[in-house]
Amino acid sequence: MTAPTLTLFNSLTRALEPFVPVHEGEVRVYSCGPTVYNYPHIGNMRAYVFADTLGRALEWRGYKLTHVINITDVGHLTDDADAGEDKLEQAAAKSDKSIWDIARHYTQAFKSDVHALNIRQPAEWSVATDYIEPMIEFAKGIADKHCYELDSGLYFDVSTVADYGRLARAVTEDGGEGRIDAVAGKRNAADFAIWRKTPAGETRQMEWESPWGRGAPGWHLECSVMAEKLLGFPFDIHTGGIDHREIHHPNEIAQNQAFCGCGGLDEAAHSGARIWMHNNFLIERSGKMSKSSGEFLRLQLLIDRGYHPLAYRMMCLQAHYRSELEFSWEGLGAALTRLKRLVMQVDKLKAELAASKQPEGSFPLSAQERAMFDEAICGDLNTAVVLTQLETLLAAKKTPAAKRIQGVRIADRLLGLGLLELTREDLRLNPVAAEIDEAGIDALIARRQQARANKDFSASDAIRDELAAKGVEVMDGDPLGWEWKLD
RNA sequence: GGCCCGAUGGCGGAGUGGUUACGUAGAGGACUGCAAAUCCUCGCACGCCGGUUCGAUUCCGGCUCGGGCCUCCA
Repeated sequence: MTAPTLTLFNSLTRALEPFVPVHEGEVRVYSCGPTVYNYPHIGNMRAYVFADTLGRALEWRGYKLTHVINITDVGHLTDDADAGEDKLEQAAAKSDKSIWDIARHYTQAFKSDVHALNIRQPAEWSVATDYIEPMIEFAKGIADKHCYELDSGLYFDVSTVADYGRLARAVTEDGGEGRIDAVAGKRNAADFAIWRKTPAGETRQMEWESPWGRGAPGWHLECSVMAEKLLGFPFDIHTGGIDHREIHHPNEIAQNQAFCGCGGLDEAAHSGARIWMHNNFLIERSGKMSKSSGEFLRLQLLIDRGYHPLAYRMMCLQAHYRSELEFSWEGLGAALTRLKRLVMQVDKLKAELAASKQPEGSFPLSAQERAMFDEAICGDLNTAVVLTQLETLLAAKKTPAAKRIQGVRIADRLLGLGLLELTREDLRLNPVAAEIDEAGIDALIARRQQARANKDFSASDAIRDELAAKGVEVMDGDPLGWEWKLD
């Protein structure tokens, strides 16, 4: 049986395409990373769960993976593409910390979420401010033919490249969009800043000298430059959130076309990457995943409420990355329950395997059994089906334990839930609002067991009610003994 | 206003031209002092109107509703 072809959805062609690496046996992936001016919300993190899934699928298919995620610590504006303030400068102005401290703090916060979600470390975290010189070099290379200078900075003329905006499927130029032209002198509404000059008389915390004056690079420039420096053009896959499909990535592509010195998009080299992939949003019906709306959903909030971060990963994995995913606490709870039951089944399986005294190698998985997972993941990363296949295999009690455990290994390589290490205790997080701690719970449970031994059921029931009132569910027939009842 | 996407059971969410995953919730049973947890079993859906077809949830058109983007956002 031949392995199925790995098929991925390319946003550039809006079609499923068989994956063919640029370099035999290896794959180079660039993922747009966070702008570190605030904590990431859980919707942001979906992009990295997705990129991680992609990486896992590629490695599962035997490719050597080089993955780069950038950290944007400069250049990302709050507002209109060119008139807004730099997000980091703005955050710094509101606090007594330096811009560098802020970037460091939120980079750390992001990495800690990455870790909690079992997202594997990329080969490189590239930091934008480490690449200022190469950015200036890149800009110099394209300035003559593709850019023009205004008082506010160096701008890219999108009419100098062919097919501008093809990724976004944007209407080409008709000016009737009624948008505000914030920067006087721009040749095309879609033109964007390559270099932003510091206004005369002002000083920014982050600024550098350049042929176009003191200032900072435009946001789009950094991704082109870091991708080119670290992966080379063309590289295989560029990922990001679906919002980047409209502005950021078309601009990146335009820069790459200019850099390659070619007009069109016909060859992969011209857009920088061969495949552009975008994950859809996590949405919340009550509003948005918006950081500007006060308290937003970040991973720590889920943890504080007693939901394990991997329940969120499970939630992402249950849906296809290209579908919008609806967030609700109920849905998160459903994912947590599913994860818990999976962990219990794997526990049982491990015990069964130990009792059977059969080494795993004694029952290799058949090609057909492997294909269950292979076909699912190769069909544009269908993790929802991988999960279902895993559950089907676990439920097949006639299949030897030695075999089923291999299925768990394969599935978990793809899913990254840590099913073979995770325990139910790990999943039982104490909500910060809990009115009782574990020692208190243990003491009450001990008293309850005593009462039960004495057949004093009214006393034991009273204790159970007391615990229930504090959000604790007693489970006598379960080795774990009790669980938090989350809302 | 322009561009684009979606509509599947209580909720979430796969997939398919003909036997409609799966999870969670719910129901029944086993277990339990009673529960809970666990295990077993079982309901429950393809927005509306046309068209193509022997047959459409799946393809096409229209409608309604919802969402996204056009300004920063994964």
